[in-house]
Amino acid sequence: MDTARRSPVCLDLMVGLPMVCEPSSARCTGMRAQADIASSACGRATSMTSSEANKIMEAKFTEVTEENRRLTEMIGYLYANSQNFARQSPEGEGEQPASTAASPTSPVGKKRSRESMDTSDSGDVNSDKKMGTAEAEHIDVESPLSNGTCRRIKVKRVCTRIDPSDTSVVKDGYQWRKYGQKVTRDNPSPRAYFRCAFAPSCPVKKKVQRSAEDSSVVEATYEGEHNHPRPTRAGELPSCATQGGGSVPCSISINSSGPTITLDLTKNGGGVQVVEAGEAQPDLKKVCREVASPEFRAALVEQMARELTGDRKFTDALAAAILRKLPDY
DNA sequence: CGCGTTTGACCAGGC
DNA sequence: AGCCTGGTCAAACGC
Repeated sequence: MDTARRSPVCLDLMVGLPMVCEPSSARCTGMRAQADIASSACGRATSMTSSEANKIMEAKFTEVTEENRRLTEMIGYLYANSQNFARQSPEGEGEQPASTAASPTSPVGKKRSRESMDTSDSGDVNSDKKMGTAEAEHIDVESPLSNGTCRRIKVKRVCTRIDPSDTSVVKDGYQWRKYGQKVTRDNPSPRAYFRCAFAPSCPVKKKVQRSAEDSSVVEATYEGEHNHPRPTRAGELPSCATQGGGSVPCSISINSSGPTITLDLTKNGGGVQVVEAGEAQPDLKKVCREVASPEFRAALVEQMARELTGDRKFTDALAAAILRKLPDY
């Protein structure tokens, strides 16, 4: 499996984090199994014959092998999920829980409900801003259907400050085709209407209009969800995976439990991946910079070593592993 | 010639 | 019923 191959596994040290170990967690059971091996090896070595010990060790080994197999699958699955999320999550913008309030500037559902308004497909409205700073709000708008039910349409409103001389539309990584322009009553600037041009069946629409108060601010409203992956662009890199000229194997993804910082040290010859989950949403760019610094990595390695050497279970498991490698006297 | 943009006309909902 | 407005269509146009 590709995801498993690309996932340099991995020793989850949970550095400095009170992560909860579920009893069913393969990650934890794997470590516990190793500890069991250690205790078995150390505790029984003096009271049983070497053949009995070998049988027990073989049974344990089989058990741990199975655990490791499940662990590998789980990590591959988690890795794939994190990659998907990182690809879909725009940079500098966290997923916000969508409210159910209707957008004051997006009267979706007011007009006729056409076939093209069917936006209940999978996907999302994630579209990043490639210039300036953007404020985004996610809104779920209920669009009434002819049969009396309501369809929930994701509406994302983004405000971006641009160079006034820049007449280009908001760049967000998707391909758009303009299909209309209208001067609205409350804004002298014309409103442009765009459809997603990447996939003919993609229902996403986008409205772009300069702010009435500040012409340097462009307000883009996205309606619907893309039913296709984001088009890749040359030079575009997911998250900060290669920040620092590609020498720093760092990636950051965000999930429901908060940001996850993955530092892959395998490229420097190590074999350790640290997964850290925080509760608060940090400044990702700042975190990337910090993670990329040699000081951070040195401190991280030092802390990992401290954690490892201070973990009795780990040292026991290590001792058991060494015992297994020793010739049977 | 093909594709994307422009722009006036048209449609539908709200008042 | 008629007007206003936002949204969409499609022919014309430009590159």
